[in-house]
Amino acid sequence: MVDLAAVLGALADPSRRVLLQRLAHGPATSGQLAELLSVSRPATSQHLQVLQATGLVRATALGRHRWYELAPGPLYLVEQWVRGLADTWAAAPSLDDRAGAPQRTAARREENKP
Amino acid sequence: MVDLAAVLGALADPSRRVLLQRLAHGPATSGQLAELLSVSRPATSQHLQVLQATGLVRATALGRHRWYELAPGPLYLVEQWVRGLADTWAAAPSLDDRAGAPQRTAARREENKP
DNA sequence: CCAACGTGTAAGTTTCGGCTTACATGTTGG
DNA sequence: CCAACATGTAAGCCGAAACTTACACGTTGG
Repeated sequence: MVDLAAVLGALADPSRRVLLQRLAHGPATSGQLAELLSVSRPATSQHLQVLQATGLVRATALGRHRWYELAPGPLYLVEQWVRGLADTWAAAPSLDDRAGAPQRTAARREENKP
Repeated sequence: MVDLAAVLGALADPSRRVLLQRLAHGPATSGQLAELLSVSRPATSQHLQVLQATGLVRATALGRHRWYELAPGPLYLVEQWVRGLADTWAAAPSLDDRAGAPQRTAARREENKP
């Protein structure tokens, strides 16, 4: 199954995020993707391997090229986790909720969401 | 400003996610949080420092305790980035869109979203 | 058919993240 | 006022991650 830690770890790297953002616009070959990064081509290939291992990317060989495409499944897993955390927080007490402190209203709390 | 790479890096660690999930239910002291993790107390303190540096957590000293609380701002940043990527992908061509291949309908593509 | 191409793999190095032990600092109950 | 407490900081270690150079392998145009 998909490992949240692995997915977030994959997304943490700037180079890999560049690759994902390019792939969000449509499939690309390994060579095309390597041009986007400022590292060597093998490094790019290794990044793609990481993305593939987490399920964020799918690869299909076609002739002597290799087409990569985005597989957004794991992204929804991240989105879900983040939303769960934010929702839990929205319903939880904060430090201001101690006895004696001026009661914080729901609207007041909304201000913290940028 | 908030650095997306730093935030995602912070979220990638399982220990830190445990801390965040606890803090989503309400504030806690360093000691209370340390009990949740299977690592030493200084390690917990360092994790909290990372979370604080990324803006995911806020700390307020109170007596000889130190209360930590969740600051969800950076979470929305992550959510926003993920949504942007997924939305871009949803509107992009895929490998099956090559000439001759059976045209994929919008409904067909929806199947890829778990 | 074979040279050039596109790409993945291997090996090695350096950098970085997380952990521990040991220490420093500020706070408070008695 | 001071011993015990809650916590942060420093220094050092170790394994994992990311990069590079060198190489291997299948594919295809001429």
